[in-house]
Amino acid sequence: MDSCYNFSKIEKKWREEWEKNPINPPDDSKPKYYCLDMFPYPSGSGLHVGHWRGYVLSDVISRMKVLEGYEVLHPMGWDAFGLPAENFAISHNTHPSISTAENIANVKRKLHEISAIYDWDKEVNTTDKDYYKWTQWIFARMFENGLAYEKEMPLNWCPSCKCVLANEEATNGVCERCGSVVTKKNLRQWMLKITAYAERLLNDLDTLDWPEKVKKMQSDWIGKSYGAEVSFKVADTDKEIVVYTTRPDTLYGATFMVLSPEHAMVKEITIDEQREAVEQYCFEASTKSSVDRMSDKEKTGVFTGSYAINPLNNEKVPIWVAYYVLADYGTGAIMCVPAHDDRDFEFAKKFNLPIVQVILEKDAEEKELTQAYTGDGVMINSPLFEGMTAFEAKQKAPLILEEKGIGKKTVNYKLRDWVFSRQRYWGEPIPLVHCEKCGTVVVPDDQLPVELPNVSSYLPTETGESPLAAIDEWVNTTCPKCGGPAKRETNTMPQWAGSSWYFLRYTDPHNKNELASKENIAKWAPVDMYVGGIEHAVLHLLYARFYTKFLYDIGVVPFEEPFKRLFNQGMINKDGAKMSKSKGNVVSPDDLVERYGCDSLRLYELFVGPPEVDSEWDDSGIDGVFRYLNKLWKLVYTYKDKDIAPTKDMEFIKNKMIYEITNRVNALTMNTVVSGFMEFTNKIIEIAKKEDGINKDTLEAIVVLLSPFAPHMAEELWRELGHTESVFKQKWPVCDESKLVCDTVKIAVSVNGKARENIEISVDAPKEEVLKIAKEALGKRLDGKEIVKEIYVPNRIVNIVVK
RNA sequence: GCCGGUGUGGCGGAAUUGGUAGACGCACCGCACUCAAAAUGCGGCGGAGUUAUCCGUGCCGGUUCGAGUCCGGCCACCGGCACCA
Repeated sequence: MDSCYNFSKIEKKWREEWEKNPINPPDDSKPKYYCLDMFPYPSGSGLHVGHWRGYVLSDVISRMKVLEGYEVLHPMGWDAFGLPAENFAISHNTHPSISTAENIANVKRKLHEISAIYDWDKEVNTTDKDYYKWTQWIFARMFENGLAYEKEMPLNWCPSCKCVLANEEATNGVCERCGSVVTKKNLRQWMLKITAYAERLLNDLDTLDWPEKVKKMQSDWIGKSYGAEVSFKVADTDKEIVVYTTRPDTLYGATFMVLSPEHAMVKEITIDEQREAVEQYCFEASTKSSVDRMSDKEKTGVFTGSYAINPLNNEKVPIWVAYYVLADYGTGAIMCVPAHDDRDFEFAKKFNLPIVQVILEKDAEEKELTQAYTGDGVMINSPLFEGMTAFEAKQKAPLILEEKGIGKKTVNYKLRDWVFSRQRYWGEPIPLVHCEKCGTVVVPDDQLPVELPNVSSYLPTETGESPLAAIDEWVNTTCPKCGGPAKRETNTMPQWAGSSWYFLRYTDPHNKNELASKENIAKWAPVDMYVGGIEHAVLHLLYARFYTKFLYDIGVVPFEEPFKRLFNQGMINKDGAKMSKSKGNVVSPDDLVERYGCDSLRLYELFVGPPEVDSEWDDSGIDGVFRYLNKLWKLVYTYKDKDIAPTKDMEFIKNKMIYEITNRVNALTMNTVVSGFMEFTNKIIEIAKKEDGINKDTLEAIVVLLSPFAPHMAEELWRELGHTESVFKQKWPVCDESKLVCDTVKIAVSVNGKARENIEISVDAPKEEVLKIAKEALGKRLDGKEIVKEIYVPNRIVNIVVK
C-alpha cells in the first residue's frame, strides 16, 4: 500500500476490474430495485459538473441498494431524436445520424469516468430502428383506439424551430426550447387525446412519492374546475348559446355575455349595422400572438348588436365579442357577472355595462362597488337562492339549473390535447399512409418500422410542411389495405415520443417481438427511483404517465404509473448563473478528475449542498473533500496493522457512525452524509491516536459505508484491510443500538433560557439530583436571585428560571 | 394578480424537528516542520466589549421556562401559472 493516496492508479485499476467482474451480476433470488436517470440528449458539448450531480446521486443510490442486497437495474441510454440533435447537425454541416453517433460515443466515455455502474448491455437509443419500431407500434395502437386524430386549427408555431409546438412547449407564449415568441399558424396536425386521461392523470398523482411541487405543477396544468353549463336563448331567434361558469350562483348578476372572436355563433348573431366592426375586431384578434393578447393592459371588445335572455330573470343582456375570452376553453363563451368577477368588472366599466350585485359581504351594506367582490357572502337579488350563502348557492345551483332544464353540472380541464406531429426531419416517421380510396390507414405491424429515409438534404421548410414531403420516392407508396397508390404521412413525432416509454425498453432492450416481454416488465417496472431535473415537471413526466396509462389499458403493462418515486436534483450554478457555453461559465469535470480523481469529484458533487436545491459551484471546495480522502487513506495506512480490542469509545463511535450515516442516506441528505464522514473520521483519528490503535471493525465499517460514495478508494482500502472479495459483496453495516447507550451524558444548564454551564450526569439520575448538580455548577450566578421554576428535560437540558 | 419555495458568519451550508445557533468544509490568520515554498500537523476564526458581559438566524409583534424551528403581520429574492370565466 502506498503511503500516499494515488487516485489515478487505483481508479483505473478498479474500473477495469468492475468491468470484468460486475458488482451487481444478475441474480433472480434477490429483490429488485430499478434506479433510473432521465436519459440525456447526447449533446455535442459533453457534460459539465451540473449534469454529474444527478448521475452521481443515482449511482450512489444504486450501489447502496447493491449493498442492501437488491438486484439493481441502473441503465443508461440516449434521447437522440429531436430538434437539438438536428440543429446541432445543421450547424456542423453534417447529418444528424453521424453527429448523434459521435456525440453518444463522447458522452458515454465521460460517463465511464464517474464509474457509474450503468448496465451498458441494456443501453437504448431512441433513433435505433429496432427501438423506434416500438415507438411507432405504440402510436399505431393509439390510432386504432381512437386516441390519435387529425385536426386543422390555429397552432403554436415557433418561427425559429420552424415547427409546431405542444401547449406544454409554449408556456407564456414563448418556445420552451429556444425562447422565441410563438405565433399562431393554421395547420392540419396529428393530435393525441391526452384529455381523455385528464381525470386519471389528476387522481393518480395522489399515489406518487414525488416532490409536492411537481405534483402541484401537474395538477395545475390539468386544471380541473367544477361548474355548470348554462343555456342562454338569443333574443328574437330560436338560437341558443351555451356558456361555462364556475359561479352559477351568480347567474342573476349576469348582465352581459361575451363570445371569443373564434366562436361559431359570432357571424350568425351579429346584426348588419355591427357587422363591419365585428369583422374588423375578429380579424385583428386573429393576427395577434398570445403574448400580445396577454400583455394588453386594457380590455377590448365589440358589441354584436344582439341580446341573450338571462334564463333566470328573463332580462335582455347584450352579447359582445372580446378576445379575453378563450376559444378553446369551456364553450368559448361566457356569461359576465361584473359585480363578482374582476375581468367582467373591468369590461363593464370600460363599456358602461350594468352591474348588478347578487352577493353581499357579511355584515356589509349594499352600496356601489369600486371593484368586483369575489368572496363569500349572502345571496341577494336572487329569488332561487334566497337565504343561501354564496358558497351554498354555488354547490346547489348546478342541480337547480338542471331541474329547470336550463343548465347542467359540468367539469372542465385546462389540459388540451397533445399536438403530436412535427415538421422536422430528425424524428420517428408517423406510421400512417394516406390512400385516396381507403383514407388514412395505419401501417401494419409487420411493416414496422417505417424507416426514416437517409437523405442528405433535410432542412426544415418555412411553410409548415415536413422536409420528408419533398422526398418523392419515400412519400409515394402503396396502400396496405387496397394495394393502390398512396402517400406516406410526412410529419414526424416529437422528441417526447421516444422518451415516453423508454423505461420499459430497458427491461428487455433487445426484444425483437415485443416492446419488452411481460415477464421483464413485471420483474423490473415500474421504476423505483427516478432522478432528473425539474424542467420536465409537466412535459416528459406528464407524457410518460399518459403513455403508461394507455399501455395499461391495452394490457401491455400491469401498472398505471411509471415512476413510483421521483427525485429532482438542483441545478449547479457558477457565478450565480446557470452553466452555459454562451455565458462561458461551464465547469468541466475532466480536469477535476485529473487533478483530484473521480472519488473526490463524486464527494464534492454531493457535498456542495442539499441535493434538491440549486447550488453554487466553488472550485476550491473540492480541496476539502480531497483532503478528507487523503486523511482517511492515512488513517487506514497507519492503523490497519494496529488492531486492538475495542474500547467502549470505539464501539460507541462505530455504531453512532453507522446509525447517523444510514439515517442521512435514507433521507437522501447526501451533503450531510459527506460531512458526517468527515466528522466521524476526525473522531476516529482522535481515538486511534489516544489508544495508539483502533479495532479493525471500525475501519471496516467506515470503508463499507463509504463505498457507494467513493467506490474506488473504498474498494482499495477494503482489500488493504485483508479481504479478497469486493467491498460490494458486503452487507450495509447495521447499528448495534445497545452500544449507543452511555452511562453519562453531558447537558447544558441554563438560566432564564440562556445556556451558562455544562454538567455531566448519569443518564438515569433522578430529577432532584440533576437539579442539585446543576445549581452547584451555577454557583454564584444564583446569588441573590429568587428561583421561580426549575425545569429538567431528561438528558437534554436544565433551565432555572430566576427573578 | 394567484399558488409554491427560500431568507442563518466573508462563503457553501449544519442544527437530533421547541432544548448549548454556526456542525462539516472553503477562505482567511497564527504557530510548527522547511534554506524557502508546497504539502502536512496544531491552534484561532459571528459581532461588540470595560473579557466573571451583552447582541445575534430578513423585519415587527406574539405564544413558551426556552423560538432559526410554532402563531400573526410585513419585506426581499427565486420558481410555477397567468384574461382558464
